[in-house]
Amino acid sequence: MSDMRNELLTSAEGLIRRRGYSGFSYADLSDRVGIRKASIHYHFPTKEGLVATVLQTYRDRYMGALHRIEENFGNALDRIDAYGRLYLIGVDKGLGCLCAALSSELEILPVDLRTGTVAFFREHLAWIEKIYQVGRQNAEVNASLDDLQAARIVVSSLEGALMIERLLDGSAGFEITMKAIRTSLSPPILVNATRAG
Amino acid sequence: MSDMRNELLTSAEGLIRRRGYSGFSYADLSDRVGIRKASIHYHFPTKEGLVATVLQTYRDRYMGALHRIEENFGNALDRIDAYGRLYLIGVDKGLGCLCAALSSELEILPVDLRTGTVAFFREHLAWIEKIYQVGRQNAEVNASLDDLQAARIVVSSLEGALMIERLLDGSAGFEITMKAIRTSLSPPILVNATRAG
DNA sequence: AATTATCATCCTACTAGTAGATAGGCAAGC
DNA sequence: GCTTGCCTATCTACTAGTAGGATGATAATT
Repeated sequence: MSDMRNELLTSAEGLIRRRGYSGFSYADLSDRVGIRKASIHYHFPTKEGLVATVLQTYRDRYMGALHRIEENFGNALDRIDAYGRLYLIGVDKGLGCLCAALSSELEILPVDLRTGTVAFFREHLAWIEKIYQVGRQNAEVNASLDDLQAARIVVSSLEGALMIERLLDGSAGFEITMKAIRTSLSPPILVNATRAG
Repeated sequence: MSDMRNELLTSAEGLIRRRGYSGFSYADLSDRVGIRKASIHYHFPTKEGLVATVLQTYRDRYMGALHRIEENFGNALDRIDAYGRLYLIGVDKGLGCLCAALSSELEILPVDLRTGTVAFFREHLAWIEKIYQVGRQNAEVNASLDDLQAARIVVSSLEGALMIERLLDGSAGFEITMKAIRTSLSPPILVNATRAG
């Protein structure tokens, strides 16, 4: 892959994450990478194709990161914490989630971008479900949440927090949500397992 | 306020929540309300002004709903549940959150829309914080989360879930997140308050 | 080694279509 | 007779995308 092609992909990703799909143009891209609009069409004939490639790259990068988290962390809560810090990078750079940006324009989104976005979220949910399941077997997590619930609240709240804190309080705000997630997923503090009823 | 003006506001809100700010045009609006593009400019001279009005209406409607929830529900968890069901309406109708759509285009968003979006989220966070504080005083909620944390995880996860489940599993998926929130905010099940250390 | 052909990458110049917005006119109602 | 609410026609700026040519590096041929 040529340098220019990669530069285009990187620049396009940033633009979409800051402006949305309809909100960026080949002219914007041209300003940033330093070649003419028509030359961009040489590398990516259509905008849809360009963004489809951006999306695939984004998914691959995340899947790689998830794999590395599993290698580097053993505890379920630490793994989920590390997962949350992936989003934090976006907050710091002022970048929203690519798939959040795409989903905001759902109705006018080309089908392949839609299916790619769906796949992104399913990949993430499935991963958290797996992590939580292992965590439950090791008694590392709050068992009053099942795997589906845990995955849902983790991905949802991190996606939501990334969107909100980019507008409000940045990483400081984001970390409040991260702390709340960890507290919610932690096993209840040392209990005599007494139960009502 | 004339009927046409309200029709335009309603139609514009729907379009933004399904297509984003850059993703909808006066031509789209014209198709839906049945008057010409130029006539829309009579009611709303600029797109920015139109959307600013849409946003204010949206905020007002939500604030009214929050007020009604306080009147109709006494328990903190029931109030937060009712709050979550406001989002659920969007999931059912295939509509994302207006402010989520706007925030996806942050970098190219006119300033007044940005400040309105910020205000929306601050209003919601402040409301949940208040509800949770009262709930804590009445021992209705999980005290291991403070008000800021509770508000953050509620608003973030509901915003995230609305975005995600519109793509994935609709209201069925959304309710998993809602259940997870309620579990997380509930006081830990009957405990002897034994503590380590 | 010199020459030729091929290919990758960029360019200028252009298309048709759409964006938000304006000018000025027409009809109905108070 | 002025205001309200719509119209047609038009404007400029921008959209994604195309046509065809210039450049320069590499490969193939002589």
